[in-house]
Amino acid sequence: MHTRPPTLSQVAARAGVSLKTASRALNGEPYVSGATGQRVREAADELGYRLNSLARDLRTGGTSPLVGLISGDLANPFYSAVASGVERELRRHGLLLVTANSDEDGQLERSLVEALLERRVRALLVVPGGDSREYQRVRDDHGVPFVFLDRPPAGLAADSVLIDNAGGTQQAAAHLLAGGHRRIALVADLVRTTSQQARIDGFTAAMAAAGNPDWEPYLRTGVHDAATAERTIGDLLALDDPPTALFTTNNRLTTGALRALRGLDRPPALVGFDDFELADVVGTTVIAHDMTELGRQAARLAHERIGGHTGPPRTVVIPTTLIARGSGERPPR
Amino acid sequence: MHTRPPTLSQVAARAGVSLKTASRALNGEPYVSGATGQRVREAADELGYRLNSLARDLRTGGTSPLVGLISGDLANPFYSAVASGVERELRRHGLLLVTANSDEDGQLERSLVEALLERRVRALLVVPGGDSREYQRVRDDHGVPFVFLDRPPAGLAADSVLIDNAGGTQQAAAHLLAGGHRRIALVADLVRTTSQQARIDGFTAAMAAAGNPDWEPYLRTGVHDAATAERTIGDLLALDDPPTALFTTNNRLTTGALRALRGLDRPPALVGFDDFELADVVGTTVIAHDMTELGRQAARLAHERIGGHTGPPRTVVIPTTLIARGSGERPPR
DNA sequence: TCCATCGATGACATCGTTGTCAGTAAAGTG
DNA sequence: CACTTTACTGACAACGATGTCATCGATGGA
Repeated sequence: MHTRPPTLSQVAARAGVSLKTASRALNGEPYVSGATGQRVREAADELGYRLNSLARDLRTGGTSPLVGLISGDLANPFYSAVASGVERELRRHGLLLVTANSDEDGQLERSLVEALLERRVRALLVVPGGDSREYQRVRDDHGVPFVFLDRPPAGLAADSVLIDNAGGTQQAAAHLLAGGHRRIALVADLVRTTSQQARIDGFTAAMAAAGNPDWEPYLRTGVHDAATAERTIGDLLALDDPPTALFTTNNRLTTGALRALRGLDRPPALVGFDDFELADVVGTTVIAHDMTELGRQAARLAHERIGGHTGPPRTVVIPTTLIARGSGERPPR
Repeated sequence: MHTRPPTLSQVAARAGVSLKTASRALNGEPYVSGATGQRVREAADELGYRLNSLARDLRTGGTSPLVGLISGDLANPFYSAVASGVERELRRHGLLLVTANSDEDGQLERSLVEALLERRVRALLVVPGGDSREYQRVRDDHGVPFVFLDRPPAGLAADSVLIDNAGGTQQAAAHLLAGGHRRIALVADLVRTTSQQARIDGFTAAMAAAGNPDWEPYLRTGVHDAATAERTIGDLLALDDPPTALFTTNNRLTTGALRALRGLDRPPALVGFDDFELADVVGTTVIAHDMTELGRQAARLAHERIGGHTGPPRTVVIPTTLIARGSGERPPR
C-alpha cells in the first residue's frame, strides 16, 4: 500500500552490481558491458523501478523540467487557449507545464509565484492579474526567466508577448465610424490591467482623431463579467438616446452583449475584441487574434532564455484582424 | 546570471548559526530563541533565500505536492472546464496541478504517465484517450492513486468520475421521440472511448425500446472534429429522405452541426450532448452536465486517497439535464 | 618484459534539505 | 547542594540519484 517505490540501489543489489554501474546502465552511458547492462535492465523491470526525478534534479543543476503558467481561470477560453499553446510548445522541448490559477487576484498570484519558484521551475509565464509592480523585484530571480503575457507589468522591461491592442481597437473604431456610427458605446473590463487600459486608450484616441465626441456619454468601464455586461448594455439601450453601436473589449463582455441583444428588433452594431467559438454561427464581427500563438510565443521566449540566451528583453506583438460577420456592419438606425 | 540560488547553509553561515538551527527557525519549529530566529530570518531576507522543495520533498517522504492531469487539448472547452475544476479543488488542499496534453493519443498518454510518475506526483488524473488496457498494470503504482475521468478504462475497477451517458442519451432520445421524430440521425465521435460507446448504446437502446428502427440509416460514427461533423450532416440533409432530427454526441460535433444548419430554411431538430457557451444565445437544446464538477469530484477522490483512504474503487456519476432552448423542439417537417 | 592505454567497475562525495540524537547551560526541584 | 528538567543548539546521517576519481585486469606497442 504505502510501500516506497524501489530505488536504484535496490536494482543494483538485485543485479549484483554497484549503484553507479546500475545508474550507468539505465542511462545508456558508455563503459557498461553488454551482459551487465542486460542484468541491470532485467532487475529494474522485475522490481518495477522508476527513476526518482526529484533526486536526479536535485543532483544535476537543482532545477526541474517544469515551467509554470500563472493565469486566470482556465474556464475562460482566453486562458485555456493560451495554456494550450504554451503546453504544445513546451512539450516539443520535453518540458512539463504546471498551471496555476490566480483568479486574477494579485495576492494569490504572488504566493503562486513563490510556490512555483520553490519548486524550482525553469521558467515562469505570467498573465498578471492585478497591480504588478511587485515583479520589479522578483524578476531575473536567480536565473529563472519570467515572461509576461498579454499584460506586461507597467513600467517594467521584461520579455513579454502581447496583443496589438492599439491596432485592434483602431480597426474596430475605424470600422464603426466608416459604417456611419457616432454614438458608440465602449464597454470595458477593469482598467487595472495594461491590456484593458491600452484598448480604452486606443479607442479614445481613434475617436479623438476622427473628431467624434459623441461616444463619450457611452463609456462604461469596470465591467468584469458577462452578467454585468448584459445588464450594463441593457441600461445603455434603454437610454433616451441609445448608442447605435457597441464595442466590447473582451470575449466575456461580448458574450454578455450577445445576451443583451438577443431577440431585439433592431439591434445596434456590435464589434467584440477577441474571437470566440461560434462567432461565425451567431454572426459577430470581432477583432481576432491568435491566442494559442500568444501562448506558443511566450513558451518560445522562455525556452530561449532557458537555453542560455541573454540580451535585452524582447516583446512579441500578436497582430489582430477584423473579421466582419454581420454584427459590425449594421447601420445606425 | 547563472548563479545558483542561495542555500539554507549560506543563510545559516550568515546568521552565525548551524544549518539545523536555520532550518528550525524558518520552519517555525519550537526551540529557537527569539533573537536567533530573528537573525536567521534577516539573513534569509538579505540573501533572498527560497526553500528548495526538490530537496525537501526528497527528504520527506519522497513525493511532491503535484497532481498530474492527463487529458486532451485544453483548447477544447470540455477539457479546460475539467482542468479548471480540478485545479480549484487541488488548490484548497495546497496541491499544484501539472497538466499534460495527450492529444488523445494512447502512445503519448502512456509516456506522459511515466514522466509524471517519475516526477513523483501524488496522484494521477487521466482522461484516457485511446485503448487503455495498459492501465491494468500501472494502477496502484506503488501507492500513487489513479482516478479516471469521463472514460473509465474498459473492464478495470478503479476510482472514476463519469457522466450519466445512458441517462443523458435517453433524455435526448425521449425528447426527440416525444416531438414526433422517427428519422433521427445520430452523429457520434470515435467509438474507442467508453463514453462515446455508452452514448451510442444508450441511444440505440432507447430507439429499440420505443420500437423505432427508422433512425438506423442515419447512424454516423467516427466523426472526430467539427469540420467533419459539418460535412457529414450536410450529406445527411442532402439525402432523399433526410433525417428530421439530429443528435450529436459531444460539443465539437454540435458546433459542426450548428455550422451545417446555419441559414437553413427549415432546419431539422437538434439536440447536442454537452452544454456550451452561447448555447442560450443560439438556442440549442442540449444534454447539460457540470464538467467543472466532474473535475472537482475527481480531485476530491484523489485527495482522499492521498489522505490514506483505502477501500474499494468508487465511481461518481455526474447527472445530466436536458435544457430545452428551441432547437430540440422543432417538429418534423 | 615493461609500461601505457583502455574498458569496465566501484567507493565516495555531493546536491539541499530534514530527522535523530547528543550536548550544554540555565532553571526548577527536593 | 545535587539532580532532574527544560530550552536551545549543533553534528551527523539520510533521502535517491549523479559526478569524480581510483582501481583492476586485459590488451597493445616498444
